[in-house]
Amino acid sequence: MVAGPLPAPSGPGKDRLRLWVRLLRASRSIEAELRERLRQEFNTTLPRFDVMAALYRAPEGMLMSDLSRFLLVSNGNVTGIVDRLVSEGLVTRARRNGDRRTSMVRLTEEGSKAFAVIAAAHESWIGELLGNVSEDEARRLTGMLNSFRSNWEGRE
Amino acid sequence: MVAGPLPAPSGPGKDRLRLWVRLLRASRSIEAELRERLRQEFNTTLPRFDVMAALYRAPEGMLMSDLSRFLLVSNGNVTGIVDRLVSEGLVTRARRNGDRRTSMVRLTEEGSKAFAVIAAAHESWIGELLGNVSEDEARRLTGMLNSFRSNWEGRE
DNA sequence: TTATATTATTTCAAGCTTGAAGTTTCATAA
DNA sequence: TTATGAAACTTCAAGCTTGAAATAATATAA
Repeated sequence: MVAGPLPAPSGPGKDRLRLWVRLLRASRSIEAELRERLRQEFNTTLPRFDVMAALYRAPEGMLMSDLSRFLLVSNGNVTGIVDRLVSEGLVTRARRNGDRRTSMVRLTEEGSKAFAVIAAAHESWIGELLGNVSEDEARRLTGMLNSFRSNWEGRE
Repeated sequence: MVAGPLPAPSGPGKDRLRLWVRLLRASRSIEAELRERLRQEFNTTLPRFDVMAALYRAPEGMLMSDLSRFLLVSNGNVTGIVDRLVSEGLVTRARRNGDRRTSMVRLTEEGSKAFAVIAAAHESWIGELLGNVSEDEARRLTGMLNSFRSNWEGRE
C-alpha cells in the first residue's frame, strides 16, 4: 500500500491499483492532519470523534454492536473507546430492562455540547483540506465512490 | 468520520464533507478486506506489506527516515515494524560507514521472493475489489485525487 | 578545539485495533 | 423444565501508531 512515484507500472489492472494507492494516500494524509488538529485543539482523538459523531445522529442511543457495525471496527474496539468516553463524562451506558445483555450508549448533555463544537471545526477543516475540489467535483467523486462501494461492500 | 446514511445534511461545504466520509469509508472497507486476506493467506499484516513494498522498489535500500516519510507514518512506528521483519528474516538493517547514525534497510533474498508472491495476489485482490470501476474511470478518479492532494499535502 | 545545534534513530507510555476466547443473557426445542 | 444454541458484550494478547523524550553521531560555529 501507499506505493508511490518513480516506476509507474503498466498492464491490466494497473489503473485500479494506482487508484487504490492514491485513495489510501489521500485518506491517510487527511486523517493524519485531522488527528493532529483534534489533539492540539480539542485534546481528543479520531476514534472518539467517530463514536461521538455516530451517537450525535442517534439521540435515542445505539447498542455497542450498532456502533461497531456502523464504524466498521471490532466489538472489542468499541468497548475500549466507549469506556474512555464514559470516564470522561461524555457518554453513558444504560443497561436495558428488555434485554440485559445489551446496553444503550448515549451522549451526555456535556458530550453533545462538546461534539457540536468539535464537529463545526471538523467541517471547516475538511472544507479547507479539500479546498481545491469544487463542490461540483466533490459530488461527482462521491458518486463514483458510491458506485464501486456497492459492488462488494456488505458481503462479509 | 465515517458518518453515514439517513440525515443527509446540506449547506455550504457539505458536499466536501460527504466526499470525505465516502473516501474514508471506502478506504477503510478495502483496507479491512486486504488485512484479512493478508492474514489468512500469507500470515502477514498490512504495515509489513507496506514496508516490503517500499523496499521492493528500492533495491539499493532505504533509510529508516526514508521509509517513515514515504509511508506517512512516524519514525518509531517504522522501527517496530522493521524489527519484526528482521526477526522474520525478510529484511536486513546494515550500519553504514559514512554516517553511523543511519542504517540501510533492504529486503533479503527471501523477503524479495516472498513479497513478489504476495504482491501478485494483492494486485489481483484490488482488481477484484475495485471491479466495477472501469479502468477508464479509475484513471479519471486518480487524476482528481491527485489534484486535490497537491493542494495541501507536503506543507507540514 | 570545544561548545552548540542538528540529524537519525530508538525507546517509551498511552491509546487504538484485531481476532479469539470467555461471560452473561436470551431464545428454542426436546 | 432443561439442555442447547445463539446473541451481545467484555477481556485478553499481540501488534500497530503516535508524540515526546532519550541516545548517539555528525555538522557548525566560536
